[in-house]
Amino acid sequence: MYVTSQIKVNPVEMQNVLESSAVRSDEHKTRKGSYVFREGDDVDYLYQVKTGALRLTRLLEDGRRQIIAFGLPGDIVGFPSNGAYHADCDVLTEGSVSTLPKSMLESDAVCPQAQSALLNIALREINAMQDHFLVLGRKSADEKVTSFLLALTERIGKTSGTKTYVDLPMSRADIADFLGLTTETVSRIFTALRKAEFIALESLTRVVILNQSALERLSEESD
Amino acid sequence: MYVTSQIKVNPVEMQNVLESSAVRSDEHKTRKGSYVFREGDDVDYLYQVKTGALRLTRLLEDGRRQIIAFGLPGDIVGFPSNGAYHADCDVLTEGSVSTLPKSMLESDAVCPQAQSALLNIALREINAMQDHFLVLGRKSADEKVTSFLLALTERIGKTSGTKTYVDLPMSRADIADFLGLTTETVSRIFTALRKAEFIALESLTRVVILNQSALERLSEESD
DNA sequence: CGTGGTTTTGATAATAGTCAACACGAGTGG
DNA sequence: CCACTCGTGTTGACTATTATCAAAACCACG
Repeated sequence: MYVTSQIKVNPVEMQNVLESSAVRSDEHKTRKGSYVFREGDDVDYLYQVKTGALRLTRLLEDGRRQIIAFGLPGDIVGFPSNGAYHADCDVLTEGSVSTLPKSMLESDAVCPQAQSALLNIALREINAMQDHFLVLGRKSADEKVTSFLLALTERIGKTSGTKTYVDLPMSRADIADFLGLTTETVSRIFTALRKAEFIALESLTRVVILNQSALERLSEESD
Repeated sequence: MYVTSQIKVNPVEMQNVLESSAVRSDEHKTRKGSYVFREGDDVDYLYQVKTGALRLTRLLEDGRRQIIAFGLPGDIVGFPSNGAYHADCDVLTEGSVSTLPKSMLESDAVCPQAQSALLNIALREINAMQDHFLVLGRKSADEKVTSFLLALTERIGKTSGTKTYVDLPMSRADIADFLGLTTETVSRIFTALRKAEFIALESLTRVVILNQSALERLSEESD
C-alpha cells in the first residue's frame, strides 16, 4: 500500500486470474509479530494478503529504517530480486495470506496466463511506487500525513451510518518510517488535525474522518 | 537510473534475450529536448536506451516536480499502467533508443520468453525503486547528493589514466528534483565537496572523482 | 496497581528552503 | 570582436520546517 490515488482495479478480478490458473494457492494464518520472510531469504512464494496487515521494511546500515510498503488485503508482496526477497516482512495485524508458488515467475512458464497477470501486477506496483516518490520527495509533513490517512481510509476504511473511520494497523513510528518523518512529527500532525476537527481519535488507533474535503485540500496544498 | 548499489546484472544479457526473441527492435535517434512520450499517452512501445540520457518526470497539480528516474544506456523505460504511460519522458542528451512493441506485455503472449524477460526487468525495477525510497525518505541532503554522484559514476563514469570522472547529462535542478531537494542545496553541496577536494569540477558538467572513499563514507554517514 | 511501551507535548537546534543578488558561459547580433 | 542577453549556477542572509532531546501522559497487560 502506497500513498496514492491510483485508478482502482478490481483486485478480485486479478485474484481470480491467479486462482483459476493452474497454480494452487494455499491459504494460511499470520501471527502478529511473526515474520513472513526476511531480506535475503530465497524466494519460495509470493504472498497475497487476504486479511490483516503486513509491514515491509528495509534498513540502512546505521539502523535508519524505511517502511517500503504496508501489505493490505488484496496486495501481493514478496517480489524477488535475483531470487531473494529484498525486504523484511512481518505481521502487524493477524490475518491470513495465500501463497503463490515462485514457479509463476520462471521463464519455463508453467502457466503463461499467470505470468502475464503477474507482470501486470508488477507494472501496477511500479506505478504506485512512482506516486510515492512524489510524496516522499516533494510533499510537506502535513501533506504526507493527510494523504496517508486518506489513502488508508480508501483502502481499509469503514462506514457506520454517516461516520467514516479507519482502524490503523500500524504505530505512529511505522507511519513516520513510511513517510520519511519522525514519530513526534506524525503525532503533532495528528493532534493538529484533531484540534482543527478534521479528524477525531476514538482511540489511539481509530481515526474518524470528520472533514474529508478539508483533508483533501490539505493533502495537496500548494502554499 | 536510481541511486542504488544493486547487484549488477549484465544488461547486455537481458538485451540479447529481448532481441533474440521474435520481437523486432527498431532503433532510432533521440533529439535533445524532444519528448519520447507523455503522461497519459497510450503505450505503443517500451524503449530501451542505447546511448544518451532520458528524463522521466511527474508533476504535482501545483507544479512541484519529481524526477522519477533518469534513463541511461541499458535502461528500459515506458512501463505502462492501465495501458498508458504514467510519466513524461524527454531527452536530456541526444542519443538513440530501440523500441520494443507493447505486444510483449500482453497476455496472448506472442512470445512467452520475452514476457518472462520483461517480468524480470520489472522486478529489478521494483527493487531499485525500493532502494530509492530509502534515499528519499531517510538520507540527508549531503548523503543524497554524494550517493547520487557515486551511482551515476558507476553507471556512466569514465576513466582516463588514473582519473575517474562523470559528465552530468542533467542540470542541478534535475538532480534536485530527483533527490527531493532544491537547486540551491545541490549547488551548495557541490561547492562543499569541491572545497573538501572530494571532487573537482572541470566544467559545469564534468565532475572528477578525487576521493571516492571519502564520498562513500559521506554517502552513508550516520552521525 | 505497577511496569513497559507508545504517544503526546514542550523547548531548542539543525537542516534545508526561500528570496535575492550576483557570476558565469553560450549564443546572438551589432 | 565585443557588448548584450538569457539561462543556469553560485553565494549570501534569513526563515521555516522538521528533527532532536527530554519529560510527562496514557494505555495495555500482567
